Amino acid sequence: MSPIQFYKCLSDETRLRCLLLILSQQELCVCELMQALNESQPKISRHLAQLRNCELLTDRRLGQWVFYSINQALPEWTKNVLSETLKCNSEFISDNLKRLDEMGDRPERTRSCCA
Amino acid sequence: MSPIQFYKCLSDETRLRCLLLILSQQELCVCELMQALNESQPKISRHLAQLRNCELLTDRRLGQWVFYSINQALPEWTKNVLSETLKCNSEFISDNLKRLDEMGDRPERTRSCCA
DNA sequence: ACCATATATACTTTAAATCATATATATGGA
DNA sequence: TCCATATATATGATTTAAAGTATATATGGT
Repeated sequence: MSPIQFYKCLSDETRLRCLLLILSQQELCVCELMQALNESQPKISRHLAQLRNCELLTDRRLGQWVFYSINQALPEWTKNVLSETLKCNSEFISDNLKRLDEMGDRPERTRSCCA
Repeated sequence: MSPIQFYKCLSDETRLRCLLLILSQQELCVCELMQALNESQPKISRHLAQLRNCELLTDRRLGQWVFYSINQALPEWTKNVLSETLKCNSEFISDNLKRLDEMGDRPERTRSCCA
């Protein structure tokens, strides 16, 4: 993971909000992020695909839904940067979290095999 | 300092190299960064101006030279991100440091009033 | 006052990223 | 099998960022 590739991923508003929301909530699916950010499905999906390709995120399919979470195999320093960013910028995503909480009909998480 | 503005600054290769080199060397002038990165004067100067406008860097003029350093007034989390990045990516700037060391005629630092 | 060096900025062109729209794929249920 | 929901991807248009070249400003020395 080159630092340039990593920071390019963080330099787009949609991607940074998705990353911090996922970090704060463990995992989120596309429709939850659409609601939290109030953005279109293809836009969210495209950015998530990019984060997955760069290996910042991993995904697991659960029925119709695809849940994204932070790739635990990331280098420590990148995980540190992400958590430091979240810790010190909670107001940056507070509106997004509010919209997420207001969302009705959130998809149920089925316990995965190892959790 | 919004996290987006901060990470946009780090997402360009020229700017990230400049920032990490300056962090590792305390302060550097334009001509030293030109040599270290092997890039043109306007290119370096333009990117430094951007980093100064975003308040990541401060500058002091010393005779003909302008020395840039990390703005100590930055929020702690941004300084933490920068030092974590430097600590864990020394190989990213090793070639640049080598070129800097090979540079003859580096401008002399005059002790500033408070140092 | 003149010239050399160092740095900054303006202008134009080029390249890269992002977006909206349309469409394709996958899953689950009737 | 057919339809609804969730997600992914392709395409073309637009916006944004970066680069090169030329020029301007500032300092120091003769």
